[in-house]
Amino acid sequence: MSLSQRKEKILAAVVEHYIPTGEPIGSKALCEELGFSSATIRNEMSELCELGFLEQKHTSSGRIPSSKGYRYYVDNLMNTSPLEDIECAKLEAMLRSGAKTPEKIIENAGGVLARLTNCATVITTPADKSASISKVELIPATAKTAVLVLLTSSGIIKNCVCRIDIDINDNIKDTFKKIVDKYFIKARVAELSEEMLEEIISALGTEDYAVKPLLSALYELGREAGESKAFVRGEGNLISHSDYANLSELMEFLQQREQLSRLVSFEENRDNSRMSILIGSENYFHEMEDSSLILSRYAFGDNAMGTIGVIGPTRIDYSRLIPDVEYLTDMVGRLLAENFGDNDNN
Amino acid sequence: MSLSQRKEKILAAVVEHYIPTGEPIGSKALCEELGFSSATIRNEMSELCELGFLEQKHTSSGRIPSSKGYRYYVDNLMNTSPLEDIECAKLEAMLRSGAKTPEKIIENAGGVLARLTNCATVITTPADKSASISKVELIPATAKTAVLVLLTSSGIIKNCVCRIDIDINDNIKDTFKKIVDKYFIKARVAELSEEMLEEIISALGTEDYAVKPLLSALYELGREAGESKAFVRGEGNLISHSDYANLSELMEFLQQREQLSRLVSFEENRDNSRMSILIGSENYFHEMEDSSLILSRYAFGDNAMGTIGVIGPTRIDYSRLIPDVEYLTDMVGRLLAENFGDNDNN
DNA sequence: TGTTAGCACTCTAAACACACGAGTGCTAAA
DNA sequence: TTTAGCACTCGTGTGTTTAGAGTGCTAACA
Repeated sequence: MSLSQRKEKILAAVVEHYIPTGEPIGSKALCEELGFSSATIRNEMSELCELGFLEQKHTSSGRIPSSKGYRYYVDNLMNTSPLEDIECAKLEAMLRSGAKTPEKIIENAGGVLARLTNCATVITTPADKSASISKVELIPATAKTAVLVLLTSSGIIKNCVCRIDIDINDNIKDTFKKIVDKYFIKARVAELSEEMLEEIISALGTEDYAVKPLLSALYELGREAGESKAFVRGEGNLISHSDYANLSELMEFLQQREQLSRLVSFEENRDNSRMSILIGSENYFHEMEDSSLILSRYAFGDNAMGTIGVIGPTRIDYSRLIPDVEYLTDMVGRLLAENFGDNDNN
Repeated sequence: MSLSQRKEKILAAVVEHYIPTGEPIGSKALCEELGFSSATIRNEMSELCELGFLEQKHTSSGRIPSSKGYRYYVDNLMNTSPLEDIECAKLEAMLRSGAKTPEKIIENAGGVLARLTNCATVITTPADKSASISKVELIPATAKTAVLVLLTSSGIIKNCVCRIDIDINDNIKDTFKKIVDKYFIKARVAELSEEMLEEIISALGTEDYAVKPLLSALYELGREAGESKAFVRGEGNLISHSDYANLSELMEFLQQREQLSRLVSFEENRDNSRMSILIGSENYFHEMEDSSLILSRYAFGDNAMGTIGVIGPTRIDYSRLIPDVEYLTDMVGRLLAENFGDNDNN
């Protein structure tokens, strides 16, 4: 649906007034801004209300944008400007600082974005179903404990500490290595199964039985490596936004990560463009109906991707946040490629 | 300072009424509960006010406990009961699930405690200044990238991914191993210095120069291993507590972790008992003056320790939360010892 | 036919007065 | 030393009023 130019101007003006101030705006104020008489604007606004682009809290209040109104604004009317160079440099520094592991870079990015936007953020680690185990290393730590390190073809690293019942001798190491080479190396993480593990374990001889905890741990690591994990950061930021009627409901929603994960991965699959924006009632859960979600995908290796996004009230500054999120995911993708990319010829 | 028995009874009754309800209580209600006449109670309460144990919001309101009042209650009047067995089992399961790395167990515990108490939690990873580097492993991942794993004597594991400019050949590995053995193995993490790193690097021959990124990364890992890190979880829980006048100030305080870290590590050093409780104005920062902090230490290895704690409004159920925190730190300590302890003869 | 001025109407928010009740401090009696 | 009684304080809740912002509708105008 397309609106007349005048309606578009009015809608844009309403949105751009409401976003920074949080106050409804009436015909009189718009009249000064746009040059049409207040009566004309009243007529137009009344129609915009009927069409569902604007709302009013009560008969004699000014108008505010509806979810549909924001949507039209974001799709057709909004001007975004790229980030300032200084900003970019600052962000890049924050992203580079400290993190030296793909997961940590990603997690850290969530915190950075939360600070930048003063909103909550959601970050999912990449799930690469086609990834396979490329390397497994056993590093003895004390006599009976060892660190297990697993690398996947897509560049994910997982480690854990594992204790076994007897001293880790060469025999144990050998047995473990043989089993790893035979069953785990090159195996797709998505295809690791409980049954396979059981089978391997049940085939162990009595003197080899001590490696069982190592195999269980390795299996767990493989599973983890194939799963996407969602983090939420900066929930606390939301309290500074006065828009939320009952924030605690939203908080609870954010706390139990599963539904949010589903929402994010559903969007990943639904829309294969880089960004997706869900405004107010467009979110699939009623807990999110007063919120907007700006999601953006980053690439990880050749096949995997993850999502970074912002959660805030519907009344957020889309024109600022969208480039913010975009830049950040971009930067994360670049950092990942630069540090951990397969491509060795740069 | 010690109070008369009757004053103690009154103080306890005020606290125990205020904590669950959040409502001030007057002489009349207490009269019914305690059996003394309302006038007697009024006199006593008036004195308790003068002594600083009680407060009133305005002349004709009931009394509420002051920080000092809570303190007296916690120290002298409170009854705590240990956790139910079912609760314990549930918590243990939650703590055991997933985490297979010291850091992850600790971090996870913060989340578990946040859910359990419906408060924010703070967790610090152990800082063991006396820890030394016990093992360094270089695991090639792709031709030019490798995973670096570092273990310390106290059981901390750190890893990162590192890219160098040339292919990781045997020469590189050798050079790296020699330098590691000579300068890093057995070195105390607290004594790693920028100068030492510079020195090692400047002594590199041209053909060995490619290991520089590996050494820098290793240095970073060592530094990290010696530093305590603070996490905050469950900030969002705080909004469900109606006590806070301006929560955003507190949220901001919790977001910038440094001050909170300082507070926690200061307490670690000030008081060598297992728990410390800071109530309202006893906290050193004005952002925390409406909050209480219940901290408890867990042991990590022989020399290191970390802290787990709860942050909530002063009006929290001390008699429940104190055993909660205590049990949780206990459990974390036990889990760490069980899985990663040096002690191999159990 | 589209635009505008004017007017009556609606609704909210703020200001005010008022009564109620919870709670106090003080005094005097038990 | 404790208690009963009483006058006083103060916050909360309620009802009323008023000002103002904004609307919809109608009629006039270009």
